[in-house]
Amino acid sequence: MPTSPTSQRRYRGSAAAERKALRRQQLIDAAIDVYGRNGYRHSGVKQVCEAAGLTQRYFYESFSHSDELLIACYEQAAKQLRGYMTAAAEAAGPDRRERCRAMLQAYFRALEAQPLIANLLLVEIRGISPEVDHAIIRELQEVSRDITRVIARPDRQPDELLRAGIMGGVIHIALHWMSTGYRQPAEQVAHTAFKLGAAMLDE
Amino acid sequence: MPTSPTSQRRYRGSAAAERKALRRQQLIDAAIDVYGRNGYRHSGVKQVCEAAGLTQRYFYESFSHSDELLIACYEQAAKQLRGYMTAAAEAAGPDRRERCRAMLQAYFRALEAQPLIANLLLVEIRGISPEVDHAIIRELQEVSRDITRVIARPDRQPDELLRAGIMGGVIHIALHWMSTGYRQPAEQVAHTAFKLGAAMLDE
DNA sequence: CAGTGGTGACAATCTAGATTGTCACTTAGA
DNA sequence: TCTAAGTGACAATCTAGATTGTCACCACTG
Repeated sequence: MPTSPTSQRRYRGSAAAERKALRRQQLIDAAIDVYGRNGYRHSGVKQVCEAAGLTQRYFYESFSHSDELLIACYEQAAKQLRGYMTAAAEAAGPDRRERCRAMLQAYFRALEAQPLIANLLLVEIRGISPEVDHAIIRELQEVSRDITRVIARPDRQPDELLRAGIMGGVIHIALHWMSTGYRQPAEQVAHTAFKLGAAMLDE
Repeated sequence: MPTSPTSQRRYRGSAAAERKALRRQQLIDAAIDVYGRNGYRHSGVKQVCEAAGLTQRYFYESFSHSDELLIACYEQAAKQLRGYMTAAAEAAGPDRRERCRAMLQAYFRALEAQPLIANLLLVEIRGISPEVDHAIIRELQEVSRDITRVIARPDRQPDELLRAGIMGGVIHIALHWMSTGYRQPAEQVAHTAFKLGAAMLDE
């Protein structure tokens, strides 16, 4: 009864660990789509697996329950979004106000370009479980850190509560914009959001 | 087989309609406590009924499913909170900035005084169902209307997106404050929130 | 005080979905 | 080719709750 835990045997060209990692990624990609489209709480393990072209057993191979997959989706999508934002800020030159504007534009443009991901990141993710909530908090702390690094005055530590408030405000602007069908152009929305951000820049 | 739908017979001093209304209110009051304490999604019909001192059949007498009860709880609690805020604003005299400050102080003081209700209004309510989401939107529109009536410049209609952003910002400040154990005094938190509100006052 | 509406305790049913399990078929490697 | 790991389809089981139903007792009205 060897049951070697890490079989070295290759299958369809790749090793066990690679195949497993690939399936995990397939599940995440499929789930981002399914969750963004139907909503997390109306999507079952089965549905995600079908969309990924895998059977349910492979779900339990990589995740112990749905929340874990949701968190993985959230972190992947959020990380990508953060990447867009910091890249835009870097490209905007040294002026803090310009960097702030650029970050906000990148944010709203990305949400508009990927409405399913926007829905997942800002709507579906809410109120699932303490673990998921904690992932959100972690992520917002990352954003907060990015902002401090990229925008805030180096000499002054911005008020934590105020920063939380501004981020919440920007998020609600996005939510309102999304729920009314992305009427205004992203640039205009970013401009409105910038008025809130100004409360920090002026600090 | 008369089965008179509105039996006129009195029981323990009150008529059928009164008794039913009383039970409904008992359920709402108990549910605000239970949902605020354990979280909505970890509380069943059974638990609420036990807390209310009623059996489950009376749940189905007044509500067709849990969401309905949750919405009733939310609306009752939110209406009360709005009442505190507008009353404080009225009492603060004619100056718009002072009225805004007063509203925010009333808001944070109420949340601090009733943490279970705060949890229900700001945390537990999120991401339950489209119906509940709609109730939240209705409620925030009411708040928005109150703000416009009580604070905004009568000559100028404030930007809807900006208003949404400010409310979201205030809510997130409250969330952050709550999740870190109500450290700062309510007045100080209100002062921080006021910096966001200023973005509207200056419009 | 007889009879019916109102009540409480509790059991029975229904349902959706997660989680496990079975089995036939494929592929890699000796 | 042979055999065991890897895979896919699908059935079986488990579980937590909501939802309905039953029945014995209480309170009012005539």
